[in-house]
Amino acid sequence: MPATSLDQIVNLCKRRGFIFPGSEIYGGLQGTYDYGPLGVELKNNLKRLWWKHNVYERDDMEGIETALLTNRFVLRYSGHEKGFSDPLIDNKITKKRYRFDHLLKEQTPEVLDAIATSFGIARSSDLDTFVDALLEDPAKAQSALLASKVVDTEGGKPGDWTEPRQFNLMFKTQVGPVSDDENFAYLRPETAQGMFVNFKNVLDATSRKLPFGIAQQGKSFRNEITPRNFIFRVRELEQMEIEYFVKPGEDERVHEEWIQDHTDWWVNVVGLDRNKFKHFEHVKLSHYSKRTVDILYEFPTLGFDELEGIANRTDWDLGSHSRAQDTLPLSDNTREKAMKNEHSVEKLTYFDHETNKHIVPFVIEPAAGVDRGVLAALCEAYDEELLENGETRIVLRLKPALAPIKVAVLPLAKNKPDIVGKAKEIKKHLMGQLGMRVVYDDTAAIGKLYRRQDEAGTPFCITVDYDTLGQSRDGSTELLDTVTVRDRDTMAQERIAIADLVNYLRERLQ
RNA sequence: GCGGGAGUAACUCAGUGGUAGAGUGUCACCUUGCCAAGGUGAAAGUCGCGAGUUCGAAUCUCGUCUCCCGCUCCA
Repeated sequence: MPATSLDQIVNLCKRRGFIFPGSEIYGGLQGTYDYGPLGVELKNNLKRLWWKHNVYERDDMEGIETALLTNRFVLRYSGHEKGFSDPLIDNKITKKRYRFDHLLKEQTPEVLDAIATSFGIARSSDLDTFVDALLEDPAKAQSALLASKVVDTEGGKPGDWTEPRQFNLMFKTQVGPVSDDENFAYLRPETAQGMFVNFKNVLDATSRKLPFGIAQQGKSFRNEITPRNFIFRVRELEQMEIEYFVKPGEDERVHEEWIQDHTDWWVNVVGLDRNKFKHFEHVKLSHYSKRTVDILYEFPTLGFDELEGIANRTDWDLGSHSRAQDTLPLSDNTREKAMKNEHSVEKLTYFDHETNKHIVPFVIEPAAGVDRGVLAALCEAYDEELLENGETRIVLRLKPALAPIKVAVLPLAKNKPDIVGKAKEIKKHLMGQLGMRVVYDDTAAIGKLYRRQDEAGTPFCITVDYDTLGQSRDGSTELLDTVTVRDRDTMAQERIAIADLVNYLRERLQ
């Protein structure tokens, strides 16, 4: 039986050491989690598989790792400083919360005029500008709203409004010894900007031709209003992102290719069930996007939710971060909406030798959440199996490549020094030959040791017994230097010669 | 941030004003002939935190933090 609720996963994670709440002994810190001994292995495995698929197995990809602390101008011109915050307001009567700009959009022109008059400004035809002006003085805006009888859009109830407030989702931090308003940097809200800012560096250092991509894995930070659902929505998260640069015009076809390729990766490599996937086509697009498709996975409790988003970011980012924008061949949307860049010292263009022209590449961005991937892998692998004896066995049926521990070597009896010695010797040998995580455990009876490894998702358990030492009951030495190998999923055992172990395991752990 | 629910051992939970509990797990020793075996023993709790009421608070009151559900948000 698969997991029916997230709680089952949360409990297993805590009990077995996959994931713990952050800063737990001081009461925790909302939206942060720590990865434990098994969790860090699982997460690293997932990241390694992603890197292998997207960087090593392609001939058009470079990997980078950029700083988490980010110059504020990067986030200004990317549009985050303005767009990555939401103005919110609460109705104290109905207890509903609204996006301030959405609320105003619902009001009649007469009401808006009344607000403007009461606030003491002329109403701008551009709602965003009007909203910005009101947010300058929240207290005054609150009075203006109350005076002009702004109604709650749901049911037309009267509003008793709080002050509208900006919730900026980016973390600021002080840089250098002097603390003042100008001396700060942002913790990056996405890894993506690191790739755009380094576009020229990578291009110059590698002599890449379009199309090519830049890949990065790493932490990002978002001051979510409501972190929720275990590691699904957190304030400190890890991303695996690609910015894939193409000639304008090729973007739509390539976009489609990435959607297929990455959906297949989650299914074939991570082992998620294809029937639990959906693609979600964004209707409302963000300022930079031409088209965005989310890859949704069906989590227990949560239902279908985003595992990865694949966006066509057009030439927005390179265009926005470029100096001398007037001289660039930008798309209409970017030329119209991008902020005039007065700080960048670089032209982010690509010289096309075929046409002898500078172009600004379009970008396809597959952006996946590492933590969400770990969660999905755990949910998919979790199985409560009812055994014939009526007991329940919890087993994590992880793909061997993802499993935190690949092999456990166990002595049938821990009070027989020969058996223990042989088991430890085999453990050391396998570790050396396979270069993977192999453990030795003798702290319980053999049955319990098996169950423990089942919960950790260890694909194979090797047991050293009397036969291994040539001490079979019938006096034969036929099984000398052989061990049993137990399969996690079937619980079936096979007798294998120690000499054949490395090859046997290597074949099955790919 | 608002509304609802919750927080007691590592996990699951009992305990409604009078000595802090159970099962599982963990550890040690004994035992061990393959699927959470048995025996003996042990460790482990600021009862989320802080105030208040009371002779006395896990229990009542207030505040606060964290988690779950809903609202909001999710480029």
